[in-house]
Amino acid sequence: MRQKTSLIPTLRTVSEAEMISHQLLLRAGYMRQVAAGVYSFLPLGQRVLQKIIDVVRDELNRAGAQELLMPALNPAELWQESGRYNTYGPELVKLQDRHGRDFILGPTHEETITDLVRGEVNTYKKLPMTLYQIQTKFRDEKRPRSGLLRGREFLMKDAYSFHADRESLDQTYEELYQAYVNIFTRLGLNFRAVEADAGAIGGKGTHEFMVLSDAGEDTIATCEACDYAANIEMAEVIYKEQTHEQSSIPAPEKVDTPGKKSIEDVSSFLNLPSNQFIKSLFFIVDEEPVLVLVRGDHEVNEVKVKNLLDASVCELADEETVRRIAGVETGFVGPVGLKEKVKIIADQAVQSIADGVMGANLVDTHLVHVQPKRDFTVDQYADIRQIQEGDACPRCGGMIQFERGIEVGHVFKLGTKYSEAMNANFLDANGKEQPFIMGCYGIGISRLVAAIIEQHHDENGMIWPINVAPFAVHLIAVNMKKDEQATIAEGLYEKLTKAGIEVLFDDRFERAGVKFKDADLMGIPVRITVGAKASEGMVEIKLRRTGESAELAHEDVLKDLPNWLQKADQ
RNA sequence: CGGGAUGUGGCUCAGCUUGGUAGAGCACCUGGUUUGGGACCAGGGGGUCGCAGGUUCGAAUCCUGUCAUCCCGACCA
Repeated sequence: MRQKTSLIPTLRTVSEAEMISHQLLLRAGYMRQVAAGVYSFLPLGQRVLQKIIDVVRDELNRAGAQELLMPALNPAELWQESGRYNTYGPELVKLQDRHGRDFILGPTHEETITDLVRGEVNTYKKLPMTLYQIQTKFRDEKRPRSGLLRGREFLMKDAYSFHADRESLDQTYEELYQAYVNIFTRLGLNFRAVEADAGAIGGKGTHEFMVLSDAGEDTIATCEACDYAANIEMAEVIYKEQTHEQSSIPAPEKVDTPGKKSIEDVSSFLNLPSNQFIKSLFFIVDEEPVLVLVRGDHEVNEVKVKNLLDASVCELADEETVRRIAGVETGFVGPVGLKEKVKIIADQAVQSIADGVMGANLVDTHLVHVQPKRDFTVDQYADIRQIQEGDACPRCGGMIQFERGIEVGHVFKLGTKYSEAMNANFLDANGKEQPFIMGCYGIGISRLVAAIIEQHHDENGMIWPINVAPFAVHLIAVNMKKDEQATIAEGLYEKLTKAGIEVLFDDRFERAGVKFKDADLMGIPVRITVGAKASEGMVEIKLRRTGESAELAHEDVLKDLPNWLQKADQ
């Protein structure tokens, strides 16, 4: 491609971009914003997208999946059938056609694919079957941010598998898991597959593929010793039973704690360590109030609470609700002496508190010398707290540490959630009707563009891995007005292009500095510069990543290039 | 959805406090010099100052409303 006539609008300055990938994508002329969370991909960006798609498609086809394409515009009825029309929330883009019929723009396509398959597949003989598409999705995010990492319109690969039995699902899940490992490896990413929560899509058994990056929005808990990795929402906490002297604890006693609401305040006011406190928080779980107790130095994990109670909504109660139930403002709430009887659940570590402190349900008052079981009962003890750095690994007991990650892939075992809701059945070998057992598998294609840049850049710009680079070679004629340079450069451009190598040819009448700066920004892995030495027939070849370079005769470029392409990623 | 901020040429921003016919740098066009790390000189084109009302002889500037965008938080396959 000739740069002189290409749309590659590089910029010297950029604002409104806090994330490196976002800034570089704008600066290097790969994309432009159209609206909040909505972008146009310019030629370079589009090429990278296509490179990523090539890899994804190749691995999925290899794994036996079939590509199809479903519409972005879907009738509301399908979503009403699964129930998600109302439960998915305001992120679902809803609209009407001219006749007033309701439609949605698909954020994901379980309903559409299930509808398709129930109509066309009705025997176990066709199973298992895996179908996928690469398509634009819509989610009306409350707050689009971070460029391509959290857009409202984005490109995604979504795959769905249909099975006659669990074993078949497990097998396909494994195969696609492996395909994902291959994909992200080929894309040059440093990533981890982590255990995750199934979220609104539902189902059990799920892994997220996380690209490790400080810019990531997710926190993952990893073990220093073994290869355990889990989303912080899911990471299991191991409970070590602690026994203590029962009899020596005096009866509970009220103490004045005027205006001291936070654990920190009360802890320093009473001069007692925070791990002796019982933190009491009201949550509204599926519209029912639940009192959740954790140790003072721990945090409640809402996902665990939600899963424990098998609920679909779990949120912290507001101030007013707390006052109504407990008769006191937040900060002085506790499980003893509540006005209303509510369900109480506690983290397992609460059992081990021997001589506890907690809110007394009275203004400016706490209770000391409290002992769980003796002084109050809870409905259930379970693991409901957030794991912390330094906690024991649930697999091997090693130390847990935190890392940040960008979620780029997700594999789920859905089971029969959608097939049952939508009455999607097949006939098994006994002629009996059964709901399909399903899996679903997503990859955020456009998000990957940003994730790759987050891991592959330096202070001068992007540095693309060869497999996803928009071009393999950036051919630069330093001065197009010098005939010998222009001639050699034109010759090389033709020769390389004919040889099937993707070349971006900077044939602009720009100064050398401008060309080099732009080239660094764009991050094409191999640069061939035709400059002053062109008069002697010599050109320079240079790797963007390492800066390694050499001079060679222009006739030798085609012969030597494979070596350089080979080395470009190292 | 709560909090904060910003909308002035393609981009980055000044001007607004104290109302008086809109500016700079970059980018763009023409000519010339320059040519291996974001050149220089000269000339030139381009802006309903987000939008709608209002106050005023007069509004980019003051008031009201509205929309958009960004940041923090909550939320999130």
